[in-house]
Amino acid sequence: MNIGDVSTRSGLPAKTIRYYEDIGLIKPHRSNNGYRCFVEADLHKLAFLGRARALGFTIEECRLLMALYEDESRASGDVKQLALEHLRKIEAKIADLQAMRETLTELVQCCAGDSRPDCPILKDLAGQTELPKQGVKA
Amino acid sequence: MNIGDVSTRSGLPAKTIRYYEDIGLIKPHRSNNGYRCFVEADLHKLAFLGRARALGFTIEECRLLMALYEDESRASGDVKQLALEHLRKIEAKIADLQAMRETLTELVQCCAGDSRPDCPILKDLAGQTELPKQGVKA
DNA sequence: CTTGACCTTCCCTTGACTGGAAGCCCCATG
DNA sequence: CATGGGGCTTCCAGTCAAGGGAAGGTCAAG
Repeated sequence: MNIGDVSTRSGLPAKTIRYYEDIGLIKPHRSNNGYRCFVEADLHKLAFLGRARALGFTIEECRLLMALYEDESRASGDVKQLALEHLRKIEAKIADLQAMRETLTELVQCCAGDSRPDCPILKDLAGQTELPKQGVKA
Repeated sequence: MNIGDVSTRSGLPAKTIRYYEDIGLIKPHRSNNGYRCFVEADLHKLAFLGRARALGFTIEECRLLMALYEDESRASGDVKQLALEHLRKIEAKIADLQAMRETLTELVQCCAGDSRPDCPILKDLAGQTELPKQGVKA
């Protein structure tokens, strides 16, 4: 299989597949003409990576997950711990974003949004807040 | 005011303040010794930027917001539109993360997390899913 | 005079790719 | 046999919003 086929079948861009080789996540063979030559196992790994990335795992976490996957004597507890840590990070991000959403929603509701210059959103950003609740979140 | 004071008072790292000057968001004067010399207006702008960034606006959005802030004849509708677009993006991100959270939570719940190698999380990532609901999200 | 804190510029690194240029390789058509 | 097009290769640069650190100038205190 050439990279184009693998790209189609895995859903990953060819660029991304080359990048994954660069950073040592996969090691496809080469044909005589220098083309990368993928076997089913490579495709399988790429699919694994694609799914892990879609779940938000970082590349380094993916590397660990792959190592665990290939280690027949792994402890499922190690995998679970990795997944739990990742879950915590995701939940923290969600909380951050929800806080932003709340503040923004309030501000948007307070703004007339017409052709007049008076704007509570800008006032808030400038620190001349008219809303009692709003605080800066570093 | 030197950069250290401004950093303390604005809560932004000195590096960030220099960066903001680099990209033209602020234009502090210089003292004879070459040190940046900030006035209250600069501090004010930096606080504005800090708050806008804390709400997740990109640097370019901040640039627009600052321009609107400084434009006495702005229409609050323009500000509101910017904020609304940003709000949409935040909501989209939250939705993505929530989908990840759901999938991960399920997977974590299915995993015994002990010393045995059998692991539904890895199975799912490998595409040998045991959960009927799980699908790959590009 | 020296020490230490503060400031300057400059360049490199981050994460996870993406874009583009320059140049092979291979197959099919004229 | 030339040529055209698509696919493949490598390498370099850019993204976003800074952060790290080196090399060196400045200033106030002791």
